[in-house]
Amino acid sequence: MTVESVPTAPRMKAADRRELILEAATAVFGAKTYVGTTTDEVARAAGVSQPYVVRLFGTKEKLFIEVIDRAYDRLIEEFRAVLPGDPEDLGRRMGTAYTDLLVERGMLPVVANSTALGGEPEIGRVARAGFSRIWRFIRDEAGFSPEQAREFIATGMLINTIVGLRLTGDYGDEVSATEVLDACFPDAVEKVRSLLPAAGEPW
Amino acid sequence: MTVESVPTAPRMKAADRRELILEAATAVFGAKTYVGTTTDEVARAAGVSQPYVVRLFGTKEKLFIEVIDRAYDRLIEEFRAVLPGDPEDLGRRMGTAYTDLLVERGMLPVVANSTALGGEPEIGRVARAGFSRIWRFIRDEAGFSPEQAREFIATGMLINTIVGLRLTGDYGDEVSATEVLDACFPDAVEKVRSLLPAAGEPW
DNA sequence: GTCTATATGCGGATAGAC
DNA sequence: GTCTATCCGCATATAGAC
Repeated sequence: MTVESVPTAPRMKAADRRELILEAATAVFGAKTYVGTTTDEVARAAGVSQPYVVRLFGTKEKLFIEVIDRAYDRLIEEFRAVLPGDPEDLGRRMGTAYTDLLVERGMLPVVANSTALGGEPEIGRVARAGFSRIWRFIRDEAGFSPEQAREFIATGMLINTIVGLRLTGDYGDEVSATEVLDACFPDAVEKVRSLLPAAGEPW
Repeated sequence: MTVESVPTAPRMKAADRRELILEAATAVFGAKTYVGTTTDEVARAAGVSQPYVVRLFGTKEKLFIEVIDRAYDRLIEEFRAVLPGDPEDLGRRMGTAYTDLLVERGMLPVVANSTALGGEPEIGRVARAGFSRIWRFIRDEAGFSPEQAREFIATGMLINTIVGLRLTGDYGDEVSATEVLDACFPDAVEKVRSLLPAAGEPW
C-alpha cells in the first residue's frame, strides 16, 4: 500500500485560481477586516496553501486592493443593471440591488471596510477611486440630484453599519434590531435579517 | 557627572494616568483601527511604557472597549448639551455637535470603527450597546420620528465615511472632495476640511 | 501550478525590579 | 506607579522541490 499523497489543489489555470481566491478573500476580508485577516485564512478558505496566495498576488495588501476594486466594480454593475425602467422608482431599485448583494459574501462589508482605510497610502487611493466611481455613476448615469445622491449614499452607509454591527436580533437591553430595521427599511427587514449572521457567528 | 536616569513618566495617580492613556488610545485607535493599532503605539502616544498600558487595562481588547464606551458617552453628552432651544432647529444643532467632535482626535473614527466589529463577541456587544444608547437618545430625548432618526444617523454614517476615506482634497481623477462635501453639507465644508488630515498623513 | 519548509520580524503579555 | 527584560506565538514572505 503506497503512501497516499496529501490532497492537493487540483491543477487549474492561474486565472481561474485567482478568481477563486478572490472570492474566498472577499468573504474572509469582509468578515474579519483587512488587518484582522491572515493570508492563511484566505488560503484555507480557497483550499490552497498560504504561500501560494502570496505568490499569486504579491502581497496581502495587493490582494486586498484587487478585492475592493472588484467589489466596487460589482456594485456599479448591479446598479447599472436596474437602470432601465421607471425613473421615479430608480432609487428603490438601486437600494434593492444594494441589499441583494448581501448574498455575495463579503462584498458589502469589504466596501465598508475600505472606507475606513483612507489613511493607508495605497489602499486609500483605491478606496477613494472606488467611491468616486460610485458617486459619478449615481450623478451621471443614474441622474440623481446632489441631494438624492447624498441621501442614497448615506442610506447605504447606514446599511453597512447595521451589517457591521450585526444588528440582527434582540440582545437583551440593547436596541432591538427589528426596531432599527423597521424604522430604516420597512420593506427590507426580512431579507436583511435572513442574510446576516447572528452576532458572534462567523460569516 | 552622574549618569542621567532615562526620562520616565512622572508619578501620577492611576486614575489620571488612565484618563491620559484613554485619550491617547482614542487618537491612535481612531487613526489606525482596532486591529491595526499596537499597544506600543498607544503607550508611546501617552508617554508611558507598553507593558504599563497592558498592566493598567488588562488587555488591548479591554482598553479598546473602554475607549469606544467613552466615545459613545461623549457623543450623547454633546447631543444633550444642544437639546435646549428651538425644536425645529434641533437636527441642525446636533449635526453641528457631531462634526464639532472632529476636534477630539479619534472620537468619531473610533465610533465608526466599532460599527464594523459586530462580529467580535466582546467588542460587538459594547458597540451595539453604544449604538443603542444613541438610538434611544435620538428617539426618546430628542423626540425624533423614526424617519428623522433614520435620516440623522444615516447622515452621521456618511460623515464617518468621508472622514475615513480622507476625502479632503483633490486626487487627480478621483472625485473632488469639494464636490461631495458641497453636495452633502454645504455649510460644513470648511470646518470638516480643516479638521481632516491630508490623505496619507497621520492624524 | 502548487506545495513544504522555514526565516524573520513583530506584537501582546508576563515577571519582576525599583 | 512605572519601568526593563523577555518569552512566546503568529503572520508574512522567501526558497526551492515536485
